Amino acid sequence: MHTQDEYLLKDMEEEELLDLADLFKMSADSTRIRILYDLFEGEKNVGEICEDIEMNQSAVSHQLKALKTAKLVKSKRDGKSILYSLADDHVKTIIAMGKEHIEE
Amino acid sequence: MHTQDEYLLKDMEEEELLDLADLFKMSADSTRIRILYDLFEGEKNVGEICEDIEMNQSAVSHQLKALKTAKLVKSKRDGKSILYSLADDHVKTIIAMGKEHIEE
DNA sequence: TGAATATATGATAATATATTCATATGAAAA
DNA sequence: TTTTCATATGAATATATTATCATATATTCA
Repeated sequence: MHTQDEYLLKDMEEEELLDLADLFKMSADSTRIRILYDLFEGEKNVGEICEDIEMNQSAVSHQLKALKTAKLVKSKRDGKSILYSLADDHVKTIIAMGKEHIEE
Repeated sequence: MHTQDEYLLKDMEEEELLDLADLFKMSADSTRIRILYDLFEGEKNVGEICEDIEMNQSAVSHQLKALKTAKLVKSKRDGKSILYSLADDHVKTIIAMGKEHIEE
């Protein structure tokens, strides 16, 4: 393999590792994991999430933004509210894996 | 290991969520994820890990301790060295899931 | 249009976390 | 033993992250 290819491969792996760390960071905070877990039940607006996890609106909005930037949740407007939901099934799978691990 | 407000929570499910957050915290740091990824190749001593991930010995030892406390890696003595390895297959699966997610 | 409601955001302070440096420990070789 | 090598650890500093407060924005409804 050429030096350049090795460099590119290594570089790509590095970038992937950083992205991975960023992804796991999203599940690494108890507020965010509560939000994700809450959304397992389905689409919810910000107010509902706040009630469910007993956190104030600003904190929740800040974390929802982080989750959305990380593409773990998506949102759509519904009248006055914004509805949030899980972006895909990997989120559930990752959390399920984690649960399996700690349950041993 | 949990923070003060986390300690006040009583519910079993809540407790599980906290443990989950702690687990994911371990994969949420690029140094730690490099170490884990490095150990995908098999058992390695601290010096080898340091070389592989290009980090100094003290930083690596500190993170190895965190990973061991979280039961993501295990260690055993081998002469002068300490050999570290992944504690179980869930670690690989979790990271594989994460990779799948970001590769989409 | 203006008021009411739902959500987002910027700044700040509190807290948590990671890295570095110096040094300690512990096993093995001399 | 004493020395050397490999790893661990405590303290301090640097950095990142989070929750809160005040306020901004956007949508609906009177």
